[in-house]
Amino acid sequence: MSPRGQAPDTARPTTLGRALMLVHTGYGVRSELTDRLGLTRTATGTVLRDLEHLRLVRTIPGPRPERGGTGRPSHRVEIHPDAPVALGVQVHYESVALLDVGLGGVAGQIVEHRLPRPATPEAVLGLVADLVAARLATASKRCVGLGLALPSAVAGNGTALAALHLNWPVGVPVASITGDLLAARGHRIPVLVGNDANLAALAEHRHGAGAGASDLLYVTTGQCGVGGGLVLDGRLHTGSAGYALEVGHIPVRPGGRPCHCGSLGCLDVEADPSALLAEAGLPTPEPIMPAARALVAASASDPAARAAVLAVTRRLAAGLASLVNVFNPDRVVLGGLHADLLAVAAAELRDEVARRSYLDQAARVPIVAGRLAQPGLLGAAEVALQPLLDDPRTVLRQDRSAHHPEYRPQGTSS
Amino acid sequence: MSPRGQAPDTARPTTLGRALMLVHTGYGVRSELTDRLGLTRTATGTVLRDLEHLRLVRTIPGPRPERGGTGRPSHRVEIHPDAPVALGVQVHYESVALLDVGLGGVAGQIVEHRLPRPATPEAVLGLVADLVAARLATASKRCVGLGLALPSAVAGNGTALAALHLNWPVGVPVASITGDLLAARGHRIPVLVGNDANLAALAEHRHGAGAGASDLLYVTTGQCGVGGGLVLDGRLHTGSAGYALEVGHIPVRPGGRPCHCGSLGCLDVEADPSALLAEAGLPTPEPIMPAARALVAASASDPAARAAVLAVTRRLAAGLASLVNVFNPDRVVLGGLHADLLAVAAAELRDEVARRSYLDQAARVPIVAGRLAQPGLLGAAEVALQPLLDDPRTVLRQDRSAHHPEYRPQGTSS
DNA sequence: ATCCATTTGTGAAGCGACTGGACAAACTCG
DNA sequence: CGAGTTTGTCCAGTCGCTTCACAAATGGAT
Repeated sequence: MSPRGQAPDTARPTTLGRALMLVHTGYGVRSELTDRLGLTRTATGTVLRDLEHLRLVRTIPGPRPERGGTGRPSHRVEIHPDAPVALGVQVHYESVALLDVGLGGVAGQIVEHRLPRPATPEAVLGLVADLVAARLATASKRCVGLGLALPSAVAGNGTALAALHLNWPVGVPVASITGDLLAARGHRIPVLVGNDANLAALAEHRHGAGAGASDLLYVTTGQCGVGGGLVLDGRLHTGSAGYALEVGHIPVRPGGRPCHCGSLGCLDVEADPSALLAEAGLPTPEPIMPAARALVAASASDPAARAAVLAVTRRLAAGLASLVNVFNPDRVVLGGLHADLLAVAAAELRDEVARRSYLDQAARVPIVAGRLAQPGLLGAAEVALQPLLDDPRTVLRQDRSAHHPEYRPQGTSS
Repeated sequence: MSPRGQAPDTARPTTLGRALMLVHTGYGVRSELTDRLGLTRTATGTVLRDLEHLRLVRTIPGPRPERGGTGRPSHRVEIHPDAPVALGVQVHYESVALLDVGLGGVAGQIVEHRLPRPATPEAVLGLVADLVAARLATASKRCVGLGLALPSAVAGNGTALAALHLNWPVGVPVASITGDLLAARGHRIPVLVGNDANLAALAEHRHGAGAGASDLLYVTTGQCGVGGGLVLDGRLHTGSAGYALEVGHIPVRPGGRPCHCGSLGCLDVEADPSALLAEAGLPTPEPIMPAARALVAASASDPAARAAVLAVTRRLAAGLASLVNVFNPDRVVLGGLHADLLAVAAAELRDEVARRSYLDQAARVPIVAGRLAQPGLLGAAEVALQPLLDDPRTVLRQDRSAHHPEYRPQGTSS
């Protein structure tokens, strides 16, 4: 049960895992790894040798292209080309996207497919299983798991709690259904499910605009509604039941639009694409995002569009201020349409958040746009990679023993 | 720098510390310690032997008073009578309270003193230093630190960011000032400062109604304004700058009372004692709490009082629902006057929170009253004990060397 | 009372992760 | 070219934990 020589109270990463995580998140200089791990050079050496034996990492002793300091140059460490990958899947309102992501965040080709209609759980997850199976059949690298990003609150056990906009019933056990469908197609891989905004937050923290933040708040809006995520100490904060950061129902406009939750003026209905279009007096087409983006772009010249953008930006700012006052993040990353709003109304957004912040310190929180094209997909893959990043040895041992029962990965002593 | 044979990345408790924490929080059966630590009986044995040598713990092999199961009965483990204590100080609006708290949460006698007028930082902290020095001079047990609970947001370095109601300027370096004042009186102990509601949350988690919760949300109101705290995985979440859980400015009533933050209808001005009295059309006396408590008590028979209580309860519920939706706690503990409201209007409060909760799961969060008489005071002592609970060996080693003249206490941390 | 099943504490041996010291390797700078 | 600096590796420990074996302490069945 317990790994070995380690206390297993809170599942926390092995040193091997921490080292792999550092390489995964872009630290490629060996001496830097030594510093960040807080180990001696000797210990870092054995850790890297182990990771190399596991074919997760390789070190290049060759000289670095350009360096400043004196002394012997440090080796470069990079993800091994044979290292396993994870699959990320995102269920949107109209489509399903699939992407294979390796350690280091290197992504393959996105496959996208329209949602079947009606988009029942069975139909959607059947499609997901088909796409995944097809990808696995042709994959050259081992796949350690599947991550699934849903536009819904998701419980810790992989159950969709409120995929309202997909018209799913409450409590669809997505993880187990998908696992069964994959098993029926001959693939047995772990399936992890999460809220898309949560997962996007994780991805931005690992590989994007949130890198290095210790308390990262992420807020985004996609098709409809507003989602959020919080990354604390490098771990996604999902709350006790998995529905943390359901930020859509923060009141941001007294007497505003009615929300399906029963209140008026929730963030969900005041700062999403349809709210922006409505503010400009425009109809809401399908799909909605291009129209909303066009409106934001038009705001550079069109005063009416500008007014709508500013109105929505103000309400977004009110919601952000509430969250900043409560979470005290050291960085705020905006995704989806909110990143577009930030691009055209950064000053207004930051001023309004600062004005509504309780403390001077809160007013100085950096608010930046996300840097990733597909943060939800990447985050989904990221959670599938998580066990590997926590404890590479155990994951690979299990993985190998499925194929070669007698295989024994060599320990440190030769 | 690093302890020894352990990775020092995120400061996390030693196994010795984890064991001490368990005894500290009331686990007194040795076999239970073995289970909770996730260690073998052998390892638990050596850990306890070490703690015993440090005179932090003692084990009583004698038979337990009453047991059910078969087999050899397990030893009892309890805090050693010689174990060190910590001092907790709480600055209220009209008084300062001081309490010495030992491991296990055993508290001594509270000393209370009226605030000097004007209550400048120098005057207040001078009084604190006098009280602490007097207590240290007569103390029989070693004191590992002083915790200071303030009605203000507090930065990680022990600086009061917004002691508005004390009329303090922004940015009083409370920890360092108090440390210097104590040093001038011949006492060199670490001083840690925190927000009173934050610290109360920690105390309720360790020794009160929040015990065992993995994601504990605490909300309270004292003299004026509403405070909160969040305990995640047994650690106080203070945010990156220390002002997390400033919950007072969540909007709970569109068009409500004006708040000093500039908005209308903030939780701070809608769910504190003066809001309750105002709702009932009563004046706000000094001190305010007895009057507010009397009003809550009167609500059993007086319809007008009842109406005021229900109005404030509804607004509190609105704030709680917002917080529950974003934090997804597995328990909510109410302190101060909010606990009184819960006592007389539990059904109404819970129903309203459930109604405003986004998810069914959120609606089922247990909402309970705090159990501690002086949670802020206890929590202050708790953070002063924290280094001991994280790494008993190092703290006691430093403590021994404190008799050497060149010892320098750290200002603060966490 | 006696034996048995069960649970708990303890000693011996060993392993894995890490440290510290010593040394060789690789680079910059003068 | 050598001096100074930084880096990787070998060797001998240490520390925290495990496994195995056994003794101690109970309740229950006989």
